[in-house]
Amino acid sequence: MLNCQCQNDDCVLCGAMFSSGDLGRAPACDIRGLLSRRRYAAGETVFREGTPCTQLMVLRAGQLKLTTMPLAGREQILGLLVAGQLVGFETSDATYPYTATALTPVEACCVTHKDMLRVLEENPSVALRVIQRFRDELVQAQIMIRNLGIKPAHARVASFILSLVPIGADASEPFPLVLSRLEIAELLGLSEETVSRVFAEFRRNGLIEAPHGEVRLLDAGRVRRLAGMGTGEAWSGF
Amino acid sequence: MLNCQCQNDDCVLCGAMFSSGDLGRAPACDIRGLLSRRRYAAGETVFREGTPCTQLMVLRAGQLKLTTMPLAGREQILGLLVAGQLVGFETSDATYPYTATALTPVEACCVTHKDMLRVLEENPSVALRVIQRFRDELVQAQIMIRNLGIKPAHARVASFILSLVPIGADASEPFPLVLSRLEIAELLGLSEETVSRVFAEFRRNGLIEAPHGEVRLLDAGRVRRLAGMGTGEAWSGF
DNA sequence: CGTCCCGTTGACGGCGCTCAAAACAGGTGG
DNA sequence: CCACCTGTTTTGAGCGCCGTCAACGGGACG
Repeated sequence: MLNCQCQNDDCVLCGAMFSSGDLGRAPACDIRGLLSRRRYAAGETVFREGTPCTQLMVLRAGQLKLTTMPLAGREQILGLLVAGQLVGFETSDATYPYTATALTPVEACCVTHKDMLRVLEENPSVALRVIQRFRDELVQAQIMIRNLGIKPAHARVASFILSLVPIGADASEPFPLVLSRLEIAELLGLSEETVSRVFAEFRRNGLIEAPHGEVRLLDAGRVRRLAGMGTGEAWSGF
Repeated sequence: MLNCQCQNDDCVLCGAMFSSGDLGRAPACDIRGLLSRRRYAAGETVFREGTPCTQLMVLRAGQLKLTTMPLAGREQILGLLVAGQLVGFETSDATYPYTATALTPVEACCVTHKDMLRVLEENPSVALRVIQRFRDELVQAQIMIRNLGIKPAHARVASFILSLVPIGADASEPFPLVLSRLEIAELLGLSEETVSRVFAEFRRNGLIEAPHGEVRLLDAGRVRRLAGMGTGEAWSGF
């Protein structure tokens, strides 16, 4: 993240979200006064489903999970968000359609919807980037629909694991796994035990190693085949 | 749909998509030359998953279904689109991420991505409306994720039926059902037979009537309760 | 050392998928 | 009008996947 032209690295809308630098000096700085900065600890609830919602947030650092509880007792994760993404802007009525929880320590900047609308009206290039963000999130959501709709447990877990490997990274290198079994289950629409069983089976068959908080692909080819298609599709915002 | 200020009802971007009328004369007319009009018969494939994609379409009339085939042999419907919605703009690589098929005779207008980007840059209010469209679609997608992730077959079918009743309509009036059992199954992530069985069960229990291409709610309260929550959530773009 | 939380493993039952066939509707040609 | 064919819907029988319930092990922490 480069400093933006207004020389203020507090300015999310140029520093974090719109870092490409083709944004003019004036529009970027218009926003500065409208922002408020917030921090949340890991595990903290940022906002709750059904709560009134007037602000949108831009994630600066950390990871958020968005969850919902359509049936009493069981949660479903709608998606995971990483730095740079928008939260709380997709609601047209006045309440959040999901609960947001910090997975890691989180830093975010908040703007009211009203101010944001004004900024969007006056800054087409900002609007373009917001559109891009929504496109990306919609594609992620559609991938989740794809997977939840058809794939059996093995394939879901395989897809999920593949979605974790950092782009451009060596596929045989171990990579971190921040989610608990329960959270993976909520993301994949499975039960905690089923996720655990599938992980165990993958380990038994020499597909992966999974020591405490990490995963490592031993046979990427077979995992990919299990996932349903050659290409590893992402499960979420990761 | 009112005529737009440029007096040309061929102009989708003011006539169909941006009909609120607060769009200036000039920006609306900028677009006219960039549009091409297309028609598709019911059942016709508009474009196929994986095909190169350089245009975006605005639905003027009819209904589209978006499908994908993550596993050989089984399709999953990602969503249904009605007049006014955008198709083919959410891909950032050069291929369609899903197949689009006309459910009814369809009329659409096409613009190339390149032209559309230029229009968006120059017309903030157009960009705002596009953002609104994406927000809506994202919310729809999240509702589908919710339902696919957790709800059992009864609840999915109940939610689906509720999503069909036109807003503001008398809940006891019959309403049309254009989708086949198979298509409903693909939308709900179920098998054709299961959908048929649930419909039969609902009929036996006096919840609905379902004569050929129609549905009628006999006990809306119980259907709503079955759907999982008091409020009937939409399953798709309907 | 006790407690709590997370992950793992086993047993069991049920929901929903698969396979198969029959009932039904619609269209076409005789 | 009827026989025929095709595609859709319905219904049945069987079973496999996965969710539920329960018990156990291990690491973190007070």
